[in-house]
Amino acid sequence: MSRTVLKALDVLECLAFSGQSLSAPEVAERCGLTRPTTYRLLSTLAARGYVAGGQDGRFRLGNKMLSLSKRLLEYAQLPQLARPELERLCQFAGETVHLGALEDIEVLYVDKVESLTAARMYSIVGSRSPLHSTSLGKAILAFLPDSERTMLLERISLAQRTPNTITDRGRLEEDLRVVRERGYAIDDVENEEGIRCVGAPILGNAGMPIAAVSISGPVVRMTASRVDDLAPALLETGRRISQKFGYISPIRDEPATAASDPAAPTTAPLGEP
Amino acid sequence: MSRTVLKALDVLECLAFSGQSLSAPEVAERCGLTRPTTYRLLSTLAARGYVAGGQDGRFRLGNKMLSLSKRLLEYAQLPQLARPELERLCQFAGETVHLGALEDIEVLYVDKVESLTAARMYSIVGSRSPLHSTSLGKAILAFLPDSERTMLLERISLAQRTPNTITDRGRLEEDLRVVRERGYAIDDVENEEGIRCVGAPILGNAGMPIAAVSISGPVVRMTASRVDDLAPALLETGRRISQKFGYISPIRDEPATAASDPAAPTTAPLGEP
DNA sequence: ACCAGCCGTCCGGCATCTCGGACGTGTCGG
DNA sequence: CCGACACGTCCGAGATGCCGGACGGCTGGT
Repeated sequence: MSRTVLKALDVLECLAFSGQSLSAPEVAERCGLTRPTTYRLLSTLAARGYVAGGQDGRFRLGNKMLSLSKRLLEYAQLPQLARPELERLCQFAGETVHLGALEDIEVLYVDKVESLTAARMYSIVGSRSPLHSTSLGKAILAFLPDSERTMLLERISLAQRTPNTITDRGRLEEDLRVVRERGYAIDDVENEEGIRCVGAPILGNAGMPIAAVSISGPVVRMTASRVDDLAPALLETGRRISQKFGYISPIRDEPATAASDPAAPTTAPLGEP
Repeated sequence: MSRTVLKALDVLECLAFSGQSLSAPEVAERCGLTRPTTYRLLSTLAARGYVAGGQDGRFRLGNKMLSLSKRLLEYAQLPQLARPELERLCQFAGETVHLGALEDIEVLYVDKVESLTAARMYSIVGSRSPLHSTSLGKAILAFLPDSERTMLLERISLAQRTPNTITDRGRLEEDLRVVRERGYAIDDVENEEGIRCVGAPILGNAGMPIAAVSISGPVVRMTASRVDDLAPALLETGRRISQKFGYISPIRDEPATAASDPAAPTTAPLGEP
């Protein structure tokens, strides 16, 4: 469509695939562009940080590319990084543990670990649930930036799933305020009859919630008091997974410093902090 | 400079920072663009995979962004991922181990591990050496795609560093052919008097060499036969580090499948395969 | 020292893209 | 059922960026 933009993307890809720094004439030759056009596009891309121009007149890909795809990276790594923590939490709690990520206006179930002792629930990995009626959804919603949360709340319907579902916008916002202070969200039989959940957010490098963990169980076992008892371990699990995404954070837009090893084995026991 | 490209970048950043899928009008509103322009830019970016457009008319960042910054990612993660393997190799070989990456037309020393028993060499991390006279450089050169290697060979000078340095383009290309078959490169006192080295490549997701490992030592200990004895462990180290970059490989341009856990502890002893 | 070749930049003619506006369509609400 | 709104698309006027060409400045070779 827009031929100018296509050329700019050509330049970007040319630099990315070469992997090396290229001089402007080299870029021009590889992309089949004239020199003036190449200089204009390179300086435009450089002004935004998409390419980094050395003073020696050579250009390489800029770190802006990385910071833009941070979110994609987190999403791609989420299941692998979260798995062991989910299993530990499940073993500790003896209840089903879910991992959910925000997708559009719903929460997408990304992973699930079921306790051996708990009755098996049907598989819901890959399915979606509303944001306003689940602990996963509320945990994510609560920690979104105000603007994002507002835009999302505008678009969701607050449908009644059970008698306990919060269907009033004001009451939901009040609940989210409590979640922010408390650190975790409670689904008090608001999404499914007979099921009570606790959820805690997983925060990415920029403090943005990229997902959430939850513990779910039948009301007969998941009493209100047990929910609060499980909360500290749940929060600890959320923090642990969040930390695993910390190693991307030092990559800002230019300086690259050392980072903690994300693969370092942490075998400390779960429990009260 | 190029106002059209700047707008396209605005759209890209808007989608990246929102993290969520946005409808075209939302993008238009956030970026302050008119609807027709927004549609054109979005479809242009979508045609190249920079944004992924759902059939529901919503757009999110495409995986092309990730595949473009793969190289940057690898480079950022290289030191952390390679460290433990370098240390094991150093302990096994009892000689100095280097990690080097291609930067422009030279090899950049990224990390170094020195044996306790070996005499300390001056610190060279951060410095550069020629490609044609080092085992690191030749290991990288040998496994580059033909076109890249040719372009690089055009630009380097084949300066004589020692009497053994290969200063003839034809002989160098023949040596690189041997390196490709054998799997590792030998610096037979070609870069520094009295120092002999073996180097093996570290291959990234696409089979492109992103760095190399080497074992260096004084000729009195690093005889030609010892070089060959150390080669299997060196190659194994290169393979191990290469594998750590494998988890990015499943991320092609759309399908995202499960990957092997990069953090899995591998404690098998080094040695002959 | 000279010359040659390349690099980076600047200028006119032309093609292309953008803007503003308007149209047909689908959905939601009354 | 109809009206209203928003979405996605299409069109002319105008502006903007692109191509081809040409100019200083530099490096490297002779």
